[in-house]
Amino acid sequence: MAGSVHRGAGGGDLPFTDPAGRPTLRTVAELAGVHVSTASRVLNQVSGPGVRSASRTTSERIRRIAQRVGYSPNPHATGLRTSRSNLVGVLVPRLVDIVLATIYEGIEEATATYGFSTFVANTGDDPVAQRQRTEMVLARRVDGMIFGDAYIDGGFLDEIAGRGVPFVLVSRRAGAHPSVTCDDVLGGRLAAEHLLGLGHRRLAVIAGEPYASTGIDRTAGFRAACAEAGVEVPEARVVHSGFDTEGGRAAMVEILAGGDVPDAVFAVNDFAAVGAMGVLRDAGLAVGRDIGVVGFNDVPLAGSLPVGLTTVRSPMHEMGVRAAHLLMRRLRGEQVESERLVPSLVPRASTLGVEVGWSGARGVGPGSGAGAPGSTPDRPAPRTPTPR
Amino acid sequence: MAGSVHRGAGGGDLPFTDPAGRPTLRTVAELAGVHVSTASRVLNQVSGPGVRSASRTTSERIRRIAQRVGYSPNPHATGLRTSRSNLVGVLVPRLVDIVLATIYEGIEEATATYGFSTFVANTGDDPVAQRQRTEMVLARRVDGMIFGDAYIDGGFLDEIAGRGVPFVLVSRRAGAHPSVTCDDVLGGRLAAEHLLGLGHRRLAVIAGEPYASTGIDRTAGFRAACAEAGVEVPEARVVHSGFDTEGGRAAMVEILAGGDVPDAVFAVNDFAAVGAMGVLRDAGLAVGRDIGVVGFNDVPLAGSLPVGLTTVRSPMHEMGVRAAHLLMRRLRGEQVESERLVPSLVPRASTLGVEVGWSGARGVGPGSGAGAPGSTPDRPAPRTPTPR
DNA sequence: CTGAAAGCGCTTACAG
DNA sequence: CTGAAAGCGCTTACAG
Repeated sequence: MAGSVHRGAGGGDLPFTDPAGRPTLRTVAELAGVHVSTASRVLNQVSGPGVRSASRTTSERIRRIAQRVGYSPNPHATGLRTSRSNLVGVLVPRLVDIVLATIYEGIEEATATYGFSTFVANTGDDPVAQRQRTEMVLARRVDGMIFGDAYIDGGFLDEIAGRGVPFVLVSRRAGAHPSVTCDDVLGGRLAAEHLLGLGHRRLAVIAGEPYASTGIDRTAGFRAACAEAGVEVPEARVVHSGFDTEGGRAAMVEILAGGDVPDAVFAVNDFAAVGAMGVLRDAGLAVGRDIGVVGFNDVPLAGSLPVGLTTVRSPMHEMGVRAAHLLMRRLRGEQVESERLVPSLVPRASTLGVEVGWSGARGVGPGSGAGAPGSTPDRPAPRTPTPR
Repeated sequence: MAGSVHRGAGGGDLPFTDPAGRPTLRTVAELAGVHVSTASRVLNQVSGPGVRSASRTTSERIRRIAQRVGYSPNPHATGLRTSRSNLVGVLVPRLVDIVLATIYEGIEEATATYGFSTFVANTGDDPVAQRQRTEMVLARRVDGMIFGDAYIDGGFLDEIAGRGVPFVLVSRRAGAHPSVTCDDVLGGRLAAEHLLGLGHRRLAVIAGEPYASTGIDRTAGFRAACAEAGVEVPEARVVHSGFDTEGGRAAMVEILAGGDVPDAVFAVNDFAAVGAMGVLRDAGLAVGRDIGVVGFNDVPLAGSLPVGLTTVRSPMHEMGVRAAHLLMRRLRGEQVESERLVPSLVPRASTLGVEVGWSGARGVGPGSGAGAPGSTPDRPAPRTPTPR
């Protein structure tokens, strides 16, 4: 079967194919009447004007034949010979998290333009899985790695760096390792300034996992901006959480259990915000009227929710693309610098209709009304606008 | 650097490492004082009781040393020699669709138990990308493929099958190619029976892409159950759509534009349902009170929405796992059969509070109340319960 | 029970 | 401009 199914586009059985019937370099060379080394040189030639690895006619013949038989080099042979695989390993907490999936799409897209393929693995933010999956990926002889699941302390990453594996981080930073992140401190500030501007003073934070720089920095930025405005966010109203809806639910329950209902909540992740909204609904609080909620990332769904979610948009796809480019530069041996991309606030109904010291913030910032197709129309004007 | 960073766990530089300083089979053999062929035989030996490829003491010594130096076989060398890569290629429409991401997690998890790694690629359901990504994956010499983006006509897949590439389908079926799907016809029926049982008669369907068996079968099952109950679903109220929130929005707008407001809508995908809910909200219709909405898949978010979404749960993760097992069996040369997994209805607030001929459906089916942590509490009893 | 050889499909100095 | 050789790290009959 193998010998009969894989044929060149030219039809007919080919000489010197591999066991699966695919054409090899030898197939091309033989058909062109040249030595395989000549075929190799021609096919790998950087198409510069000055350099030539064979006469024009020979080169053209080889290329034509390669094309006709559908030659594609065996990556195992190439990899064995060159000890380069054109493979990168990507570790993420979970691909079902749309934030990471979007980042990964950017990585995949950008690495493909360099002729690289990617292995992705989920680690669930579990240190044991991180080690195990990293070893598995390394055993595949990837040329480099991108970690989307860094712990802020970075002990494991130091170790990997010590073994000489080139890598970059994405989404989360750790130590001095090169990373591409959102400016999370700024993002937290944007959320705080928005809520403060609307007159909120009793604020709570659903802060994410304590080991992730995203949650840490967003929370820090939020609290810093509050402090500058003379507003304190007490420890009891800053609770850690998973980044998913369930995490948001649990955190919101804990905050409400404090007995002390905030007038607005900042969740460092949209899905956590959705979970929080569910709890608030069950508690009889109308989000966007009785209480404000701000999320982070601006996932596509945020604007389509029954109550549109005000959120801080982070350039997820772009982060993935940039991380891929950064890794490619590292693989070329260049010295690289970390990059921090700028977030922006997207105001929607979950904060714009709340009846606390409203200050005309409506329409402020990008995306407020004319935003994405999924954006939420503004609510009717709140009843008691009280300009600052 | 290379020579100094990669060392065995035993410390010290190793002899006969690869260019990156990793131990090779030769490293192990040399250290054990045997020929590399002996080391290879021992390390690859299926640990059966009868068969031995070396004396006990020799075997143990080789294994101990391999372990100590952290030997892992070079997959390029193994692949070149055996023409097997232990790699599978996975094509999906989009990994940012949590449905596909969940399926992929199942695939990845299950293939890993066989020592396989996976390449995933997004095709965006674009036929050109499908071809291009398939060729790219095949050029990596995968042993088999899993397609999550099959078109119902399956022309492209027939071609791939004709080239002798072993593959299975997941999520969507096509032609006679082996597939693991949800019983989508049954799922559509469950949705219809639920709505009919609640007294709904003016039904609409957001049917998904016309080339995807998921949407086709769910719609067919829905309409068949309606027909059997003597309820007609006119063509004008069955509209195709993308599977995302934006697709659901567009479809709902189109349905409403018909001038003829349904009393319930079945969307073949939860995210499309969320998009539809957004449009209904904007149109001043209260979902779960003025109009019923049913989705499909039961993504984690469904139960956390401000109005909990009634939906048909499909075993997404399980589908991925089964598809992986099915492919592995194909790779062993076994004859395989398609599998169809059973869906179940999860009633929530988006249908349980609607004021049309209510029939005591509350509490029917699994997951109605005691469901996931994210499930939505039932609404207060509707005002005019009218048993069938 | 173990070794020696051949060869998988490439690339890369090195000759000529 | 082109060929010939060596070798990447394995596995697998084949001897002995």
